Amino acid sequence: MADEQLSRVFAALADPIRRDIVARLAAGDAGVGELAAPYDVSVQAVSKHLKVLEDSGLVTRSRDAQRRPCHLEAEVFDLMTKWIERYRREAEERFQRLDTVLARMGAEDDQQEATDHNQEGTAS
Amino acid sequence: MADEQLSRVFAALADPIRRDIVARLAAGDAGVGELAAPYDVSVQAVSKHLKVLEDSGLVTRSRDAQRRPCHLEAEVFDLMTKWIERYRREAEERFQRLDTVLARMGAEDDQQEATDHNQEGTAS
DNA sequence: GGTCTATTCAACCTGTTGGTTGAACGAGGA
DNA sequence: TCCTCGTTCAACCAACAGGTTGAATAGACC
Repeated sequence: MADEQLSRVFAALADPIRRDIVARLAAGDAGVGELAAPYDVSVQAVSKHLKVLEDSGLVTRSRDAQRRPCHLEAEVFDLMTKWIERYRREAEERFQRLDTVLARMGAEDDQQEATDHNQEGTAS
Repeated sequence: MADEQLSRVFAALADPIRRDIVARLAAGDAGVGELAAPYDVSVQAVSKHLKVLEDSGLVTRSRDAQRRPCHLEAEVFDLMTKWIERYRREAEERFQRLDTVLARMGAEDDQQEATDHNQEGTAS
């Protein structure tokens, strides 16, 4: 399922070190050693982080002698943004509908007070 | 720091049940019981999930008698999309620059290498 | 071959997560 | 008052995540 990858991508980005690594890879490919340098954790720990990022599909790696350069696969971002945008849009549409209903109710209240019109059923 | 909340939001959405809950809240507010019904986990487990979503800022809750209706705060999505878009854009610009460089290199190759090679894309 | 560098594997420790059950709380309804 | 409903709290548990250290692998250089 794509749901599975979505979970892995969100989980991968939930860690600040991994987000930082992604940010740095956006500026250019790099090896494990280079990526590990800025942090005060061991190289092995960073290697684990990179494995998580790789399993999520966010980074791919190639061989260059004994180096394993890491490359950011930015298209994977689309998985998230599509999910997010879908529900954000849905929530906003609902919000606007609610706004419209409230506005109409307000307007009808005004009319009712002014002209004493008739009843207002109002759906659920 | 905002970094802290970013971690919490990504972590919150890394769980499929929590993503599903968010999806359902996008369609309208609901109480814990309603939200728990579709899953075969206990109500207490769902209550914990909601606490995670609440701590991330994605969900707020009010009181209505003994109910605690949950409401989706869709603006929090912006935190993520801003982060994502920033680095996606950065990666894409780099990709385009690389494309340009490669195209130019190809053209210069065709013309025989009359010039030296000084740049290797090692930005700080 | 020996050695240096870059990276991974394996074992281990600790704190967190996601789940369980059972009890408690808070507000309506009989 | 007592009862029920919706929700949370507390204790517990298995699994996982993020970190460590030490040993192993794989190329490059002498």
